[in-house]
Amino acid sequence: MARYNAKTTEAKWQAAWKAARTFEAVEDPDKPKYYVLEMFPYPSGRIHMGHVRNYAMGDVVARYKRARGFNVLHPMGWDAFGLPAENAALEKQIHPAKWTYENIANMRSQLQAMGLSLDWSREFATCDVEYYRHQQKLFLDLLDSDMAYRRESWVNWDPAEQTVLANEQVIDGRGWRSGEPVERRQLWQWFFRITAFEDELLDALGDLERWPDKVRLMQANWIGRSEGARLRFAVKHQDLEIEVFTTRPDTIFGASFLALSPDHPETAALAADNPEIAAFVTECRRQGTSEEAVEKAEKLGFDTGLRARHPFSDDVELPVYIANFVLIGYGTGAIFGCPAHDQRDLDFARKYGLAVQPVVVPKGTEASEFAVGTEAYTGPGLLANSEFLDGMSMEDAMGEVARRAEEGNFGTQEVMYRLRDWGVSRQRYWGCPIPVVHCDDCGVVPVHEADLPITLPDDVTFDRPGNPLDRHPTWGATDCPVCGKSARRETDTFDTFVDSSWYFARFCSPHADRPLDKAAVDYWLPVDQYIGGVEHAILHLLYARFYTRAIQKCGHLAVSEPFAGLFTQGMVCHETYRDDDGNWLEPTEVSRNDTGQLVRMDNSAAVTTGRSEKMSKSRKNVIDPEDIIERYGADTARWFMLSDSPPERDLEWTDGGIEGAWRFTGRIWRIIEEAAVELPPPGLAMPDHFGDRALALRRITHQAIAAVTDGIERFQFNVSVARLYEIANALGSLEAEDQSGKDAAGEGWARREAIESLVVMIGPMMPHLAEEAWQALGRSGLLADAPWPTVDASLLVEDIVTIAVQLNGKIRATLEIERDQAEGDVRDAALALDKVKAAVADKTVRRVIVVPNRIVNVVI
RNA sequence: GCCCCCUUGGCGGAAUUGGCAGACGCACGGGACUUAAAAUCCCGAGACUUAACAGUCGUCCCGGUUCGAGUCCGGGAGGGGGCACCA
Repeated sequence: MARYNAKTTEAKWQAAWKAARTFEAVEDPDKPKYYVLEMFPYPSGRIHMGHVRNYAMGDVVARYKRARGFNVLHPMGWDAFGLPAENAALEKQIHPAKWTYENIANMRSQLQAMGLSLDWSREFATCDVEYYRHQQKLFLDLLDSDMAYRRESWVNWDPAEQTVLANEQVIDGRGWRSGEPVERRQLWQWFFRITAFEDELLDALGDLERWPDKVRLMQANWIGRSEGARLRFAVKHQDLEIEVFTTRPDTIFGASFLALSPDHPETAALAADNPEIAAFVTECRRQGTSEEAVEKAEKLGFDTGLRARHPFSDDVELPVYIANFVLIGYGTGAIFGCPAHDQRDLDFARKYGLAVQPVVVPKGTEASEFAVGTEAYTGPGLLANSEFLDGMSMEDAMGEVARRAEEGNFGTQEVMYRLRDWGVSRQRYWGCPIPVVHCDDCGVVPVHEADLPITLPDDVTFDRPGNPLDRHPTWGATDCPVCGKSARRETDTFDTFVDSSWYFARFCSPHADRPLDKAAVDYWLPVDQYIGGVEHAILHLLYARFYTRAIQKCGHLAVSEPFAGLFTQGMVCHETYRDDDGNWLEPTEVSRNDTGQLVRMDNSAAVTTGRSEKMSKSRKNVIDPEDIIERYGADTARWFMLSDSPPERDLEWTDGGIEGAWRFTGRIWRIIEEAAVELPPPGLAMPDHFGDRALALRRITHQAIAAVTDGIERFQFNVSVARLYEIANALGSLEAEDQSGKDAAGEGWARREAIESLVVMIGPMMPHLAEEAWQALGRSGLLADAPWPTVDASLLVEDIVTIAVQLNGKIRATLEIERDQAEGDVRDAALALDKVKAAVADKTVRRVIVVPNRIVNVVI
């Protein structure tokens, strides 16, 4: 009996699939299509366990759907532009293109070693000119239909590196690499008009039934629709009005101040003649641009000296502050503060000694007895201290304030969104060039379509700060497409989220000479099942939803929602290790010494174990999939990824877990080898009769088929795995029993049925082992082309059911009875049980609840 | 700060969605095979009480709804994630 050799077997079947072009998809109008897609990877150089988990799941779906008769599209490519390539260029003096394509080559072979059912003929990288030339064409179309535009916007600017920093690259107000204080700067940037679709993007979430509720909620919150009012406040002794947006117009009589954003135009005007204000604004701009930084920062304000008139009572005047917590990007960039009913406003009011007047009091509380201390009251209640609003509900008061404001022409009811337009400009080299030209006479002009692609220059250096495209000696020089005079190319490149906003569509026709081939796209889209990390729940998925609508308007495709089904998988985690000097250590760098203590392998220094966290290079708690595949094979790695942990939750990597998976592959192989010699040949007609043992096995088999199928359909692969263990256990114990006379009772046939079902069902999870087993069982053709087993529903139900019998809700006995008995009979049988009779004794039975085939509850 | 998620044996988790809590796996203990080990196979196991039969408790905590709650409702604790230039 040959031991199963994962390495040679896996290579053998990978070659067989490739030779047969098994996974190359062709449009076929006669078959139902199914498009499975996992979020394509960034080519960092090596695959990590997160990829293995993601692609193992996708492959289960893809292979399962194939077996169910679908025409499956399952492509793979590379999200290949982005910062890491430039960082590598900076640190390792290697060109981003070279680095990226070398990484792709390496990762491709790693993915191929996983034995995924991918159509490699459709592979592309977003940094391929053949991809981004079409992206440039799409951009020209967006520009044409006014869905792209330019405006000034704020960025984090690192003066030392001469570059824009991401929020995560700003640490305590300083650049992550330079350590220099970061400035906030305004820059002219390109934007996509995602806000034109905000209502549609929000409303359509309701139709995305196969998306997790969690993700839909996150997107809804992100879009952040809120109803409120826009109110204008006149400033006393000035020819000036300040417009605010509020979601709580009902609290207008509780207003005690107005606050302007430091970036508000009026603030700038004030700062121009007041150095103190200018200094305050500069101070505010030290804090980061992220919402988190703004919200967490200590509330700071500067009294401008301006006083605004309360719109409903002339004798009330409101001081106008500039406050660091007012965002310019939301609403009007100015607010009225009602400290009693908003925590931020309250913190601010306490700090600057402003009035705190409650105007909403809980029902049943006297207004005179209701006071606000250190916590704002944001709960429900009735209006008080509010003149004509007194006694109204909050809802009525909001309507009344808006009505009166409209009447008095100083405000309107309004719906506001948190969503902002999508800034797509990046001042970087390694991205898709934005195909426009800056002409002194004609302004910003799109490049002629015939002049596409605008390719990146190869001869760039990263030895100096700033964008290499800006300082390239010749690349930027061109002629204006309109007037022909010399002009300059746009040096901004696209955000990589643009690349990933249509790649799924390009996969339908990856070699088309237009961005999308309509026939192919109409056949394959939408993606039926999209799988990836929850970290993309908002941005990538929202941008892709928007972009699909935007290019739909330009006539490139027919669908408006790109992903009909979405699954977000959990992360892969591992314990973390640090030595006493605080250095992170890789799992391979630590071991247990004689006393069982964790120590560094090189110098025996003590190591402390930290909590399990997402595998990451920075914490060094990574297990390299290549090592695992080398040692155990891809099937074992895939099996472990699918076992135990529910796919949406985090998976804890353990040595024990992978060992267990490895043992199981060996066990399957032993079952197959032992069975192969004694089973009847494949394809025999089903016998007319089965003995008890054969019938019992068939029941197990068909119950397992039903459960495994259900598990895959519901994305509970861990449950499917458990059921596969059960059928393997059943076959194992059958092995041990006496087998004489089995053929007469149809046992051989039932055993073949069980084993073949097991093999077909592990196929999506451990495809190489399954192919090898299929062959060993005497089957011809590829298992990858074999149909999924069908369930005989009559074998799912047992004739005798065990019913739990409760007394006052506590289980006291069980009852074996034929299934589907009349309720009265079940009730009588339960009451006739000794235990029940003893408990009831002379008491009266008040009630008996019978749940068919499940439970009887006797209430006494 | 705001928003979201999670919490079941020593561990990962299951529970047909309100009906026998702990399937399946890991780790552990005992046994078989072996000269021995590895591998493999078999058996055991939530906690507490008991010699045993058996009983009590038990799904983060407190309360509620219900004949019946891991599951529904209210309140609380702990852990984690996201917050617009990482991808």
